[in-house]
Amino acid sequence: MGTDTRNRILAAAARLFHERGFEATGVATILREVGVNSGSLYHFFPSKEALLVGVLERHLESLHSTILEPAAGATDDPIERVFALLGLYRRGLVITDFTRGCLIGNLALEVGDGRPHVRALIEASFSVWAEGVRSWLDAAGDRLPADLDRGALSRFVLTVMEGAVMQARAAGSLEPFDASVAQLRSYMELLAAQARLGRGEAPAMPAGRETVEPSDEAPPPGRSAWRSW
Amino acid sequence: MGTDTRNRILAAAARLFHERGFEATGVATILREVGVNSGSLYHFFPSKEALLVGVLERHLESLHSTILEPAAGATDDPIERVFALLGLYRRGLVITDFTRGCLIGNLALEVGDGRPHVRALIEASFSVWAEGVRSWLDAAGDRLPADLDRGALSRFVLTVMEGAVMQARAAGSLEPFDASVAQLRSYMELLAAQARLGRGEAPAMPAGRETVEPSDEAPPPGRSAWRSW
DNA sequence: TAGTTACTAGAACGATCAATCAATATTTGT
DNA sequence: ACAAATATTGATTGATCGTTCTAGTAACTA
Repeated sequence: MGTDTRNRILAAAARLFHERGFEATGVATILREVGVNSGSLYHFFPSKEALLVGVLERHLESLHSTILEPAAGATDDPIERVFALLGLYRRGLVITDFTRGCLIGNLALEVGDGRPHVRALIEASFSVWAEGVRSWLDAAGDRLPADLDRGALSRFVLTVMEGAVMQARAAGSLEPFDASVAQLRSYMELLAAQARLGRGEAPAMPAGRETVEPSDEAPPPGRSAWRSW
Repeated sequence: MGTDTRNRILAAAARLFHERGFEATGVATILREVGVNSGSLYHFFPSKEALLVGVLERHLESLHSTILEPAAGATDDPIERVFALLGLYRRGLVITDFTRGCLIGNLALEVGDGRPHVRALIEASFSVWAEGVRSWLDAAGDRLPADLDRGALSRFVLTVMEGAVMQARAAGSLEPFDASVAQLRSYMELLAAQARLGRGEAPAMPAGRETVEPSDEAPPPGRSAWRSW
Protein backbone atom coordinates (compact mmCIF):
# COMPACT_ATOMS: atom_id res chain seq x y z
CA MET A 1 0.00 0.00 0.00
CA GLY A 2 1.35 3.39 -0.96
CA THR A 3 0.51 5.10 2.28
CA ASP A 4 2.52 2.55 4.17
CA THR A 5 5.60 3.15 2.01
CA ARG A 6 5.18 6.85 2.49
CA ASN A 7 5.03 6.42 6.25
CA ARG A 8 8.07 4.19 6.34
CA ILE A 9 9.99 6.72 4.31
CA LEU A 10 8.94 9.48 6.70
CA ALA A 11 9.89 7.42 9.73
CA ALA A 12 13.34 6.55 8.42
CA ALA A 13 13.97 10.10 7.26
CA ALA A 14 12.93 11.48 10.64
CA ARG A 15 15.29 9.18 12.47
CA LEU A 16 18.21 9.89 10.15
CA PHE A 17 17.63 13.64 10.09
CA HIS A 18 17.44 13.53 13.85
CA GLU A 19 20.63 11.54 14.25
CA ARG A 20 22.85 12.84 11.48
CA GLY A 21 21.19 16.06 10.40
CA PHE A 22 19.51 17.02 7.16
CA GLU A 23 22.55 17.80 5.01
CA ALA A 24 24.54 14.84 6.26
CA THR A 25 21.79 12.38 5.39
CA GLY A 26 21.87 11.20 1.80
CA VAL A 27 18.74 10.18 -0.03
CA ALA A 28 20.44 6.88 -0.83
CA THR A 29 20.79 6.14 2.87
CA ILE A 30 17.08 6.63 3.43
CA LEU A 31 16.25 4.41 0.47
CA ARG A 32 18.56 1.67 1.70
CA GLU A 33 17.09 1.86 5.18
CA VAL A 34 13.52 1.59 3.95
CA GLY A 35 14.33 -0.94 1.25
CA VAL A 36 12.76 1.04 -1.54
CA ASN A 37 13.91 2.69 -4.74
CA SER A 38 14.39 6.31 -5.52
CA GLY A 39 11.35 6.43 -7.80
CA SER A 40 9.11 5.60 -4.86
CA LEU A 41 10.50 8.37 -2.73
CA TYR A 42 10.18 10.93 -5.50
CA HIS A 43 6.68 9.73 -6.21
CA PHE A 44 5.61 10.94 -2.78
CA PHE A 45 8.03 13.80 -2.30
CA PRO A 46 9.15 16.00 -5.18
CA SER A 47 12.46 16.81 -3.49
CA LYS A 48 14.57 16.10 -0.43
CA GLU A 49 13.41 19.38 1.05
CA ALA A 50 9.77 18.35 0.56
CA LEU A 51 10.63 15.20 2.50
CA LEU A 52 11.95 17.36 5.32
CA VAL A 53 8.73 19.34 5.26
CA GLY A 54 6.80 16.08 5.50
CA VAL A 55 8.86 15.02 8.49
CA LEU A 56 8.24 18.33 10.23
CA GLU A 57 4.51 18.29 9.51
CA ARG A 58 4.27 14.81 10.91
CA HIS A 59 6.24 15.83 13.98
CA LEU A 60 4.02 18.84 14.51
CA GLU A 61 0.89 16.72 14.34
CA SER A 62 2.17 14.19 16.83
CA LEU A 63 3.64 16.67 19.29
CA HIS A 64 0.73 16.44 21.67
CA SER A 65 0.35 12.69 21.67
CA THR A 66 4.04 11.80 21.84
CA ILE A 67 5.41 14.47 24.15
CA LEU A 68 2.96 16.78 25.86
CA GLU A 69 0.36 14.21 26.85
CA PRO A 70 2.90 11.72 28.22
CA ALA A 71 4.36 14.50 30.34
CA ALA A 72 0.93 15.53 31.54
CA GLY A 73 0.12 11.94 32.32
CA ALA A 74 3.09 11.61 34.63
CA THR A 75 1.61 13.79 37.36
CA ASP A 76 -1.44 15.86 38.24
CA ASP A 77 0.61 18.72 39.63
CA PRO A 78 0.72 21.29 36.82
CA ILE A 79 4.15 22.59 37.77
CA GLU A 80 5.60 19.12 38.10
CA ARG A 81 4.38 18.44 34.57
CA VAL A 82 6.97 20.93 33.38
CA PHE A 83 9.70 18.90 34.99
CA ALA A 84 8.20 15.65 33.82
CA LEU A 85 8.47 17.06 30.30
CA LEU A 86 12.11 17.88 30.86
CA GLY A 87 12.51 14.39 32.26
CA LEU A 88 11.33 12.96 28.95
CA TYR A 89 14.14 14.68 27.13
CA ARG A 90 16.54 13.58 29.83
CA ARG A 91 15.53 10.00 29.30
CA GLY A 92 15.87 10.45 25.55
CA LEU A 93 19.44 11.57 25.98
CA VAL A 94 20.25 8.45 27.96
CA ILE A 95 18.42 6.01 25.69
CA THR A 96 20.07 7.34 22.55
CA ASP A 97 23.45 7.75 24.25
CA PHE A 98 23.41 11.49 23.50
CA THR A 99 23.26 10.95 19.75
CA ARG A 100 20.02 12.78 18.98
CA GLY A 101 18.77 15.45 21.34
CA CYS A 102 15.80 17.41 20.03
CA LEU A 103 14.95 17.04 16.34
CA ILE A 104 13.46 20.52 16.09
CA GLY A 105 16.34 22.14 17.92
CA ASN A 106 18.85 20.42 15.67
CA LEU A 107 17.06 21.53 12.54
CA ALA A 108 16.51 25.04 13.87
CA LEU A 109 20.25 25.60 13.94
CA GLU A 110 21.01 23.69 10.75
CA VAL A 111 18.55 25.22 8.34
CA GLY A 112 19.21 28.93 8.44
CA ASP A 113 17.40 31.39 6.29
CA GLY A 114 16.42 30.22 2.87
CA ARG A 115 13.83 27.45 3.21
CA PRO A 116 11.30 29.78 4.87
CA HIS A 117 8.68 27.04 4.76
CA VAL A 118 10.91 24.82 6.88
CA ARG A 119 11.68 27.55 9.36
CA ALA A 120 7.97 28.30 9.75
CA LEU A 121 7.31 24.67 10.66
CA ILE A 122 10.13 24.70 13.19
CA GLU A 123 8.75 27.83 14.78
CA ALA A 124 5.30 26.24 14.79
CA SER A 125 6.63 23.26 16.73
CA PHE A 126 8.27 25.57 19.22
CA SER A 127 5.00 27.44 19.62
CA VAL A 128 2.93 24.34 20.20
CA TRP A 129 5.47 23.03 22.70
CA ALA A 130 5.54 26.29 24.63
CA GLU A 131 1.76 26.61 24.49
CA GLY A 132 1.50 23.22 26.13
CA VAL A 133 3.75 24.37 28.95
CA ARG A 134 1.81 27.59 29.22
CA SER A 135 -1.43 25.71 29.76
CA TRP A 136 0.17 23.99 32.74
CA LEU A 137 1.47 27.26 34.13
CA ASP A 138 -2.00 28.72 33.80
CA ALA A 139 -3.38 25.73 35.67
CA ALA A 140 -0.99 26.46 38.52
CA GLY A 141 -3.21 29.43 39.41
CA ASP A 142 -2.05 31.51 42.35
CA ARG A 143 0.91 29.28 43.07
CA LEU A 144 2.73 31.60 40.70
CA PRO A 145 2.74 35.41 40.98
CA ALA A 146 -0.36 37.02 39.55
CA ASP A 147 1.63 39.45 37.44
CA LEU A 148 3.91 36.77 36.02
CA ASP A 149 4.07 36.62 32.23
CA ARG A 150 3.23 32.95 31.82
CA GLY A 151 3.82 33.02 28.09
CA ALA A 152 7.34 34.30 28.60
CA LEU A 153 8.01 31.71 31.28
CA SER A 154 6.80 28.88 29.05
CA ARG A 155 9.14 30.08 26.32
CA PHE A 156 11.86 30.19 28.95
CA VAL A 157 11.26 26.54 29.77
CA LEU A 158 11.80 25.73 26.11
CA THR A 159 14.94 27.86 26.13
CA VAL A 160 16.29 25.95 29.09
CA MET A 161 15.43 22.57 27.59
CA GLU A 162 17.17 23.29 24.29
CA GLY A 163 20.23 24.83 25.89
CA ALA A 164 20.47 22.00 28.40
CA VAL A 165 20.15 19.30 25.74
CA MET A 166 22.81 21.01 23.66
CA GLN A 167 25.32 21.08 26.49
CA ALA A 168 24.55 17.55 27.55
CA ARG A 169 25.23 16.31 24.03
CA ALA A 170 28.46 18.29 23.79
CA ALA A 171 29.64 16.95 27.13
CA GLY A 172 28.27 13.46 26.60
CA SER A 173 26.97 13.72 30.13
CA LEU A 174 23.75 14.42 31.98
CA GLU A 175 25.50 16.72 34.38
CA PRO A 176 24.96 20.01 32.50
CA PHE A 177 21.38 19.01 31.81
CA ASP A 178 20.62 18.24 35.43
CA ALA A 179 22.39 21.38 36.62
CA SER A 180 20.32 23.54 34.28
CA VAL A 181 17.06 21.91 35.25
CA ALA A 182 17.97 22.38 38.90
CA GLN A 183 18.44 26.09 38.26
CA LEU A 184 15.06 26.27 36.56
CA ARG A 185 13.48 24.54 39.53
CA SER A 186 15.18 26.98 41.86
CA TYR A 187 13.75 29.84 39.83
CA MET A 188 10.24 28.45 39.90
CA GLU A 189 10.45 27.85 43.63
CA LEU A 190 11.45 31.46 44.13
CA LEU A 191 8.50 32.51 42.00
CA ALA A 192 6.25 30.32 44.11
CA ALA A 193 7.62 31.91 47.28
CA GLN A 194 7.02 35.32 45.83
CA ALA A 195 3.45 34.30 45.02
CA ARG A 196 2.90 33.18 48.60
CA LEU A 197 4.26 36.49 49.81
CA GLY A 198 1.91 38.33 47.49
CA ARG A 199 -0.99 36.44 49.02
CA GLY A 200 0.11 37.45 52.51
CA GLU A 201 1.03 33.97 53.58
CA ALA A 202 4.10 32.83 55.47
CA PRO A 203 6.99 34.92 54.20
CA ALA A 204 9.33 31.94 54.32
CA MET A 205 11.68 31.70 51.37
CA PRO A 206 12.35 28.23 50.08
CA ALA A 207 15.25 26.46 51.69
CA GLY A 208 18.68 26.56 50.12
CA ARG A 209 19.12 24.93 46.77
CA GLU A 210 19.96 21.46 47.90
CA THR A 211 20.35 20.21 44.34
CA VAL A 212 17.75 17.49 44.12
CA GLU A 213 19.37 14.74 42.14
CA PRO A 214 16.91 13.15 39.76
CA SER A 215 16.52 9.46 40.35
CA ASP A 216 19.01 8.08 37.92
CA GLU A 217 18.03 5.05 35.87
CA ALA A 218 14.85 3.16 36.47
CA PRO A 219 12.70 5.97 35.15
CA PRO A 220 9.03 6.01 36.17
CA PRO A 221 6.38 4.08 34.27
CA GLY A 222 5.70 4.14 30.56
CA ARG A 223 9.08 2.91 29.42
CA SER A 224 8.06 3.51 25.83
CA ALA A 225 10.73 3.27 23.18
CA TRP A 226 12.49 6.45 22.26
CA ARG A 227 10.50 8.13 19.58
CA SER A 228 11.08 11.05 17.35
CA TRP A 229 11.42 14.20 19.36
CA MET B 1 53.44 34.32 3.14
CA GLY B 2 52.04 30.93 4.04
CA THR B 3 50.76 31.91 7.44
CA ASP B 4 48.61 34.55 5.87
CA THR B 5 47.03 32.07 3.48
CA ARG B 6 46.37 29.75 6.35
CA ASN B 7 44.69 32.51 8.31
CA ARG B 8 42.56 33.56 5.39
CA ILE B 9 41.44 29.99 4.90
CA LEU B 10 40.57 29.71 8.57
CA ALA B 11 38.66 32.97 8.53
CA ALA B 12 36.61 32.06 5.48
CA ALA B 13 35.95 28.56 6.76
CA ALA B 14 34.84 29.93 10.13
CA ARG B 15 32.40 32.30 8.53
CA LEU B 16 30.98 29.69 6.18
CA PHE B 17 30.73 26.99 8.83
CA HIS B 18 29.02 29.53 11.05
CA GLU B 19 26.55 30.60 8.41
CA ARG B 20 25.81 27.40 6.51
CA GLY B 21 27.10 24.68 8.79
CA PHE B 22 29.94 22.23 8.35
CA GLU B 23 28.32 19.67 6.08
CA ALA B 24 26.61 22.25 3.92
CA THR B 25 29.86 24.08 3.22
CA GLY B 26 31.83 22.62 0.34
CA VAL B 27 35.59 22.84 0.19
CA ALA B 28 35.24 24.41 -3.26
CA THR B 29 33.23 27.26 -1.75
CA ILE B 30 35.96 28.02 0.75
CA LEU B 31 38.61 27.93 -1.99
CA ARG B 32 36.60 30.26 -4.20
CA GLU B 33 36.04 32.66 -1.32
CA VAL B 34 39.72 32.81 -0.39
CA GLY B 35 40.89 32.79 -4.00
CA VAL B 36 43.21 29.86 -3.54
CA ASN B 37 43.57 26.35 -4.92
CA SER B 38 42.95 23.06 -3.25
CA GLY B 39 46.65 22.32 -3.05
CA SER B 40 47.11 25.22 -0.65
CA LEU B 41 44.32 24.18 1.61
CA TYR B 42 45.47 20.59 1.80
CA HIS B 43 48.99 21.76 2.42
CA PHE B 44 47.89 23.24 5.74
CA PHE B 45 45.01 20.93 6.60
CA PRO B 46 45.07 17.23 5.76
CA SER B 47 41.28 17.05 5.60
CA LYS B 48 38.11 19.09 5.86
CA GLU B 49 37.68 17.85 9.40
CA ALA B 50 41.19 19.04 10.28
CA LEU B 51 40.14 22.43 8.96
CA LEU B 52 37.16 22.36 11.30
CA VAL B 53 39.49 21.53 14.17
CA GLY B 54 41.64 24.48 13.20
CA VAL B 55 38.63 26.77 13.22
CA LEU B 56 37.60 25.54 16.65
CA GLU B 57 41.09 25.88 18.09
CA ARG B 58 41.30 29.40 16.78
CA HIS B 59 37.89 30.21 18.24
CA LEU B 60 38.88 28.78 21.60
CA GLU B 61 42.04 30.89 21.72
CA SER B 62 40.21 34.08 20.89
CA LEU B 63 37.25 33.53 23.18
CA HIS B 64 38.54 35.82 25.88
CA SER B 65 39.62 38.67 23.65
CA THR B 66 36.61 38.67 21.32
CA ILE B 67 33.78 37.90 23.70
CA LEU B 68 34.50 37.78 27.40
CA GLU B 69 36.70 40.86 27.63
CA PRO B 70 34.39 43.06 25.55
CA ALA B 71 31.52 42.06 27.83
CA ALA B 72 33.60 42.75 30.92
CA GLY B 73 34.61 46.10 29.49
CA ALA B 74 31.02 47.21 29.11
CA THR B 75 30.44 47.64 32.82
CA ASP B 76 32.13 47.29 36.19
CA ASP B 77 29.13 45.64 37.80
CA PRO B 78 29.93 41.91 37.74
CA ILE B 79 26.31 40.86 37.42
CA GLU B 80 25.64 43.35 34.65
CA ARG B 81 28.56 41.85 32.81
CA VAL B 82 26.49 38.72 32.38
CA PHE B 83 23.79 40.69 30.64
CA ALA B 84 26.32 42.65 28.64
CA LEU B 85 27.57 39.30 27.38
CA LEU B 86 24.07 38.31 26.38
CA GLY B 87 23.74 41.71 24.75
CA LEU B 88 26.69 40.89 22.52
CA TYR B 89 24.90 37.86 21.16
CA ARG B 90 21.76 39.93 20.80
CA ARG B 91 23.61 42.43 18.70
CA GLY B 92 25.12 39.63 16.66
CA LEU B 93 21.66 38.34 15.82
CA VAL B 94 20.64 41.76 14.57
CA ILE B 95 23.81 42.48 12.61
CA THR B 96 23.73 39.15 10.80
CA ASP B 97 19.95 39.24 10.35
CA PHE B 98 19.59 36.01 12.35
CA THR B 99 21.72 34.03 9.91
CA ARG B 100 24.44 32.84 12.27
CA GLY B 101 23.75 32.64 15.97
CA CYS B 102 26.51 30.96 17.95
CA LEU B 103 29.15 29.03 16.01
CA ILE B 104 29.82 26.60 18.84
CA GLY B 105 26.15 25.99 19.49
CA ASN B 106 25.52 25.31 15.81
CA LEU B 107 28.39 22.84 15.61
CA ALA B 108 27.47 21.21 18.91
CA LEU B 109 24.18 20.07 17.43
CA GLU B 110 25.53 19.29 13.97
CA VAL B 111 28.50 17.11 14.80
CA GLY B 112 27.15 14.30 16.90
CA ASP B 113 29.25 11.46 18.11
CA GLY B 114 32.05 10.32 15.88
CA ARG B 115 34.60 13.13 15.62
CA PRO B 116 35.42 13.01 19.33
CA HIS B 117 38.23 15.52 18.84
CA VAL B 118 35.74 18.04 17.52
CA ARG B 119 33.30 17.45 20.32
CA ALA B 120 36.04 17.91 22.90
CA LEU B 121 36.88 21.31 21.44
CA ILE B 122 33.24 22.33 21.52
CA GLU B 123 32.95 21.32 25.14
CA ALA B 124 36.18 23.21 25.85
CA SER B 125 34.68 26.39 24.39
CA PHE B 126 31.58 25.94 26.51
CA SER B 127 33.74 25.47 29.58
CA VAL B 128 35.83 28.57 28.97
CA TRP B 129 32.70 30.61 28.29
CA ALA B 130 31.02 29.43 31.47
CA GLU B 131 34.18 29.88 33.51
CA GLY B 132 34.26 33.49 32.41
CA VAL B 133 30.73 33.97 33.65
CA ARG B 134 31.55 32.17 36.84
CA SER B 135 34.38 34.58 37.57
CA TRP B 136 31.89 37.43 37.41
CA LEU B 137 29.43 35.63 39.65
CA ASP B 138 32.21 35.04 42.13
CA ALA B 139 33.04 38.74 42.02
CA ALA B 140 29.45 39.53 42.92
CA GLY B 141 30.27 38.39 46.45
CA ASP B 142 27.39 38.47 48.90
CA ARG B 143 25.01 39.98 46.40
CA LEU B 144 24.20 36.37 45.60
CA PRO B 145 23.26 33.73 48.20
CA ALA B 146 26.26 32.27 49.97
CA ASP B 147 25.16 28.71 49.31
CA LEU B 148 24.50 29.31 45.62
CA ASP B 149 26.31 26.96 43.24
CA ARG B 150 27.96 29.59 41.08
CA GLY B 151 29.34 27.03 38.68
CA ALA B 152 25.87 25.67 38.01
CA LEU B 153 24.47 29.17 37.55
CA SER B 154 27.19 30.08 35.07
CA ARG B 155 26.35 26.96 33.07
CA PHE B 156 22.72 28.02 33.29
CA VAL B 157 23.56 31.37 31.74
CA LEU B 158 25.11 29.50 28.81
CA THR B 159 22.03 27.30 28.62
CA VAL B 160 19.80 30.35 28.42
CA MET B 161 21.96 32.06 25.82
CA GLU B 162 22.02 29.06 23.51
CA GLY B 163 18.33 28.33 23.88
CA ALA B 164 17.44 31.97 23.39
CA VAL B 165 19.59 32.32 20.28
CA MET B 166 18.05 29.19 18.83
CA GLN B 167 14.52 30.43 19.25
CA ALA B 168 15.35 33.89 17.98
CA ARG B 169 16.81 32.41 14.82
CA ALA B 170 13.80 30.14 14.32
CA ALA B 171 11.42 33.03 14.80
CA GLY B 172 13.55 35.54 12.93
CA SER B 173 12.81 37.89 15.81
CA LEU B 174 14.44 39.21 18.96
CA GLU B 175 11.29 38.69 20.94
CA PRO B 176 12.02 35.16 22.23
CA PHE B 177 15.58 36.19 22.99
CA ASP B 178 14.54 39.23 24.99
CA ALA B 179 11.83 37.31 26.78
CA SER B 180 14.30 34.62 27.86
CA VAL B 181 16.87 37.13 29.02
CA ALA B 182 14.18 38.93 30.99
CA GLN B 183 13.35 35.67 32.75
CA LEU B 184 17.00 35.15 33.59
CA ARG B 185 17.17 38.66 34.99
CA SER B 186 14.11 38.00 37.05
CA TYR B 187 15.73 34.86 38.43
CA MET B 188 18.92 36.66 39.35
CA GLU B 189 17.00 39.45 41.01
CA LEU B 190 15.17 36.90 43.10
CA LEU B 191 18.51 35.36 44.04
CA ALA B 192 19.79 38.79 45.00
CA ALA B 193 16.71 39.37 47.14
CA GLN B 194 17.26 36.02 48.80
CA ALA B 195 20.86 36.99 49.48
CA ARG B 196 19.75 40.24 51.11
CA LEU B 197 17.32 38.28 53.25
CA GLY B 198 20.09 35.92 54.28
CA ARG B 199 22.14 38.89 55.39
CA GLY B 200 19.27 40.15 57.53
CA GLU B 201 18.63 43.23 55.43
CA ALA B 202 15.34 44.60 54.23
CA PRO B 203 13.11 41.66 53.41
CA ALA B 204 11.70 43.45 50.40
CA MET B 205 11.26 41.26 47.36
CA PRO B 206 12.07 42.85 44.03
CA ALA B 207 9.20 44.61 42.37
CA GLY B 208 7.04 42.84 39.85
CA ARG B 209 8.69 41.79 36.65
CA GLU B 210 8.08 44.90 34.61
CA THR B 211 9.87 43.43 31.60
CA VAL B 212 12.67 45.88 31.06
CA GLU B 213 12.89 46.32 27.31
CA PRO B 214 16.50 46.45 26.18
CA SER B 215 17.35 49.65 24.40
CA ASP B 216 16.70 48.67 20.83
CA GLU B 217 19.19 49.68 18.19
CA ALA B 218 21.97 52.16 18.89
CA PRO B 219 23.92 49.65 20.92
CA PRO B 220 26.50 51.07 23.33
CA PRO B 221 30.05 51.80 22.27
CA GLY B 222 32.46 49.50 20.51
CA ARG B 223 30.45 48.88 17.36
CA SER B 224 32.97 46.33 16.21
CA ALA B 225 32.10 44.22 13.21
CA TRP B 226 30.41 40.93 13.86
CA ARG B 227 33.10 38.43 14.43
CA SER B 228 33.16 34.73 14.82
CA TRP B 229 31.15 33.73 17.83
C1' DT C 1 75.35 28.68 -6.50
C1' DA C 2 73.33 24.46 -5.48
C1' DG C 3 70.20 22.22 -2.60
C1' DT C 4 66.38 22.05 0.29
C1' DT C 5 62.14 23.31 2.03
C1' DA C 6 57.75 25.73 1.92
C1' DC C 7 54.09 26.90 -0.64
C1' DT C 8 50.83 27.21 -4.71
C1' DA C 9 48.62 26.03 -9.23
C1' DG C 10 45.29 23.33 -11.36
C1' DA C 11 43.91 19.19 -13.56
C1' DA C 12 42.11 14.93 -12.35
C1' DC C 13 40.11 11.03 -9.42
C1' DG C 14 36.48 7.95 -7.88
C1' DA C 15 32.59 8.46 -4.98
C1' DT C 16 28.46 10.22 -3.91
C1' DC C 17 24.99 13.76 -4.46
C1' DA C 18 19.89 14.82 -5.54
C1' DA C 19 16.96 13.97 -9.15
C1' DT C 20 14.86 12.02 -13.70
C1' DC C 21 12.47 8.83 -16.52
C1' DA C 22 10.64 5.13 -19.21
C1' DA C 23 9.08 0.68 -18.17
C1' DT C 24 6.62 -2.42 -15.23
C1' DA C 25 3.74 -3.89 -11.61
C1' DT C 26 -0.11 -3.27 -8.53
C1' DT C 27 -4.33 -1.50 -6.95
C1' DT C 28 -8.70 0.67 -7.72
C1' DG C 29 -13.05 1.80 -9.78
C1' DT C 30 -16.58 0.35 -12.95
C1' DA D 1 -13.01 -8.25 -16.97
C1' DC D 2 -11.27 -4.05 -18.42
C1' DA D 3 -9.35 0.45 -18.02
C1' DA D 4 -7.43 4.06 -15.40
C1' DA D 5 -4.95 5.56 -11.69
C1' DT D 6 -1.46 4.68 -8.56
C1' DA D 7 2.77 2.77 -7.03
C1' DT D 8 7.42 0.82 -7.76
C1' DT D 9 11.53 -0.59 -10.24
C1' DG D 10 16.19 0.38 -11.35
C1' DA D 11 19.30 2.31 -14.56
C1' DT D 12 21.05 6.74 -15.47
C1' DT D 13 21.80 11.76 -15.44
C1' DG D 14 25.06 15.74 -14.68
C1' DA D 15 26.73 18.08 -10.77
C1' DT D 16 29.28 18.29 -6.86
C1' DC D 17 31.69 16.01 -3.15
C1' DG D 18 36.43 15.63 -0.61
C1' DT D 19 40.84 14.44 -1.86
C1' DT D 20 45.18 13.39 -4.56
C1' DC D 21 48.88 14.27 -7.51
C1' DT D 22 52.33 16.30 -10.41
C1' DA D 23 54.50 20.29 -11.68
C1' DG D 24 56.28 24.45 -10.69
C1' DT D 25 57.48 28.76 -8.08
C1' DA D 26 59.37 31.24 -4.14
C1' DA D 27 62.20 31.56 -0.16
C1' DC D 28 65.65 30.25 2.84
C1' DT D 29 70.28 27.45 3.91
C1' DA D 30 74.85 26.10 3.04
